[in-house]
Amino acid sequence: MSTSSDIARVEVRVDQPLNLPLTLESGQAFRWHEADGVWSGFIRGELVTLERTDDGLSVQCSVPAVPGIQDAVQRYFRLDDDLPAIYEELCKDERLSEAIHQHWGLRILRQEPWECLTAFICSQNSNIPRIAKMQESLANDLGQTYTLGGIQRQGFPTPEALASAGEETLRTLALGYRAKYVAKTAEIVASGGLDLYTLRETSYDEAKATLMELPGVGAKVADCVLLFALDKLEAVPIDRWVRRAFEEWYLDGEELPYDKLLAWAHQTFNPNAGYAQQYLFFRRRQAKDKSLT
DNA sequence: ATTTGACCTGACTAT
DNA sequence: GGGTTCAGGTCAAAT
Repeated sequence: MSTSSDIARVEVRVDQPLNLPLTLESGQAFRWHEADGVWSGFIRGELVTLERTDDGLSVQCSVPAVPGIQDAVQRYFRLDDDLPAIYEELCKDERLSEAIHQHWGLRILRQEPWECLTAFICSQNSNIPRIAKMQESLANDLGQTYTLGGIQRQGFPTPEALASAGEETLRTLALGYRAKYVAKTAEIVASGGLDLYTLRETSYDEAKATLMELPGVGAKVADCVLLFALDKLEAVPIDRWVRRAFEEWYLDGEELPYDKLLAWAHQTFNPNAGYAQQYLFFRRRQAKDKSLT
């Protein structure tokens, strides 16, 4: 039973644009819960709550986690990215200017690689509510319990936990055919066959090739993990929406394979291609019912 | 080298 | 309730 003395509150100053609900529900991360303006979720494996304040974020966490929590929050929201400068550069493009003004304060997150990898293996042929449901099922059945004040949540399961659960168990958690991919990838990571954190230090191309050796990881899933967890802002996950945005808005309807689109995006938007992708994704998605061109 | 179809299941939207 | 559905793809087999 935890008491209030187990909890610390830390203020994190935010001088950058940050739309908290938009960022946490943007389909990068799938395990943030909101109640009365308080968000609960995990940062660096610790259960925390977040609230937006006038000049930043008010963070609650358990006392043993306090050292470094400020730094962890800043890193999670990539507050070291100078978003106004990125906006200024990207706003030279008319579509991006629209997208940015509509979704001001949407940030790219720096997530934990293992959870992010699992989430996007599960994302294929699925939709955001369902991905969230799968992630929650995995945590509820196979994760460790954390409490913070009156909040109780399960942490995301380790590679070891998912590997020992096995494909059949994962199928009972409604992962469908993705169960095999998650189980096999978990085995590889748990057995030390791949250290995801070292991929932060390697080049985009090398890290991507390594990820794509994993079962269930193709170019798109790899780019998601590279962008949302592995510090590769040149990664451009090209899903249905981003593909439509590129082809309809920039390429006169021409259809191109993934790698051609990626090369075009790099040429057009680097060094901020990842941010460009994130804003165009939202802009195109929003336009789906309005027949905007 | 490119194209095609199977794949699990829940959400969604229009009959 | 169902469905020539659709959903932030991947893989292996067949051109």
